[in-house]
Amino acid sequence: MLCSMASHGQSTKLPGFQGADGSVVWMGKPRALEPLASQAVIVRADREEEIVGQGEAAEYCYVVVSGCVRTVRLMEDGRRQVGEFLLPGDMFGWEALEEHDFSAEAVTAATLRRYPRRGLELLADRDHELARRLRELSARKLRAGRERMLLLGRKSASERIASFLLEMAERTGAGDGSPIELPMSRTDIADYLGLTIETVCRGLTHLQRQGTISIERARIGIRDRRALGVAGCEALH
Amino acid sequence: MLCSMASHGQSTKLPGFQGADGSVVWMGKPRALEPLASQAVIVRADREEEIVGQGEAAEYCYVVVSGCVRTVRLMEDGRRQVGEFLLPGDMFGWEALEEHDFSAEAVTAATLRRYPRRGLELLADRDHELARRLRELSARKLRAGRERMLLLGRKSASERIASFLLEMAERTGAGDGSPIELPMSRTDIADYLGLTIETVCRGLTHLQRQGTISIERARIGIRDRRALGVAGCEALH
DNA sequence: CGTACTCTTGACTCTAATCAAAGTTGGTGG
DNA sequence: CCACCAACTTTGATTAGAGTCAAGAGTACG
Repeated sequence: MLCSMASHGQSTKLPGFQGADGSVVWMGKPRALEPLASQAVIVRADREEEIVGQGEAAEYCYVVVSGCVRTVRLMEDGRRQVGEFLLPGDMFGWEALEEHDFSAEAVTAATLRRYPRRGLELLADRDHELARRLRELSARKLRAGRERMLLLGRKSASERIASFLLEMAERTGAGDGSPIELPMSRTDIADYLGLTIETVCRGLTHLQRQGTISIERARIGIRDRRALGVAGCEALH
Repeated sequence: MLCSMASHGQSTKLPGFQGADGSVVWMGKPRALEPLASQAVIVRADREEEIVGQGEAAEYCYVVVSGCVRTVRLMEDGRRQVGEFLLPGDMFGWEALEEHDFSAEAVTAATLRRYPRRGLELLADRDHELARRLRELSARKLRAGRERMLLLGRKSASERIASFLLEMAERTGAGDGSPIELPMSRTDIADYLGLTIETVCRGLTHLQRQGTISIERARIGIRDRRALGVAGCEALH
């Protein structure tokens, strides 16, 4: 099971990333829960361990501190759809109703900060700033969701794969220089993109043969950012 | 363009449906905006008219009063993904960030109540109850989004079509007796399900030949609710 | 009554899934 | 340290499901 240990509020170091300029980027998200720090509990999960189960009463919400977490919806016959990959700084579970309608599983060994949802609700009633942040967060998730519907509904296999690499490059802050270190397996990628593992492999290989990326197991280097953008139908901006 | 007329707050009749027992069902949604009634403007849109454009500054949010509205995301090459169909009582646009990341178009001639988003934000700061309702609304949309990702990523064409019919039956309150009156074209359904119009037609025809549904243009009768549930991979509950 | 739609059906194609097998990699224990 | 095993990844051959192209059938409307 999940190994959790009370944090007495003193480990207030928030998760962050090295930005392109070397500064720490907080991503704006976990900040929102700072006022709840005293109610936080640190939770650790081993690789492949379930953190919350589909259909479970939604008592808690989480912030990923380290590692990678996936949200998963399962069908009776075993078909699986990965909803999102959560990286340090990402929150989940606060947007549940009575119960979680997905399960969350550790992709790699992960550390999370767990907050009581009830406390969050109560605090949001008093703290407009927090309430606003939650609304903004919802808006971002909804936007991401619409983007993903376009991907799942209308993009070809190779477009999905290119889009995925661009998304991960963006989120992990990998530039043309440093490669992306993918924490998840090909199976996870396939279930995220609505494809099979073989199609994901072939797509990656194809991009490699084109010279667009380099592959070294879980380490993907972007050699031609522009070509990848075109392959992923990136909107020009 | 959009034809709008100021409502002076006296037309406070809210949109509703006839429930199965004949009572009016408010769906809980437009209620949330009651305190903003004085800032509301009634907007009418003809069939196929754009209500908000993709990329447009998000000044307003809307409640559908009558008719049907679709949200659409478009790719440069014309591929289209319908995000959702909005029926009377449904809200949209409040969950935008700076700008709307989708366009909203009238499927049929429609009437909407338009509210300034700014006013909504300000009111939500003061009114916890409203803020809570907005959070709940977000949670519902996110949940629906995850369900749709499963549909788009993992369900077969016929499963998608069956799921769609069940969804519309549920939302319009059509039982085994009364048929569903679909307001949208086959093209819209295809773009909602990530399929082509031909595949949607064939899928419907197939269900008809099985005796599961009856088709009469836009009027679909459900003859075997159970079979439709199985075809749509309905989770047992 | 004819025109312009939308919807339906048919024939064929092609993308991605399936089935199968051969690399890789990493871990364990001799 | 090396051999073996299990899991994951990659590649290949074949199949099936949905897309594309094309044409016909209904309907609505002027």
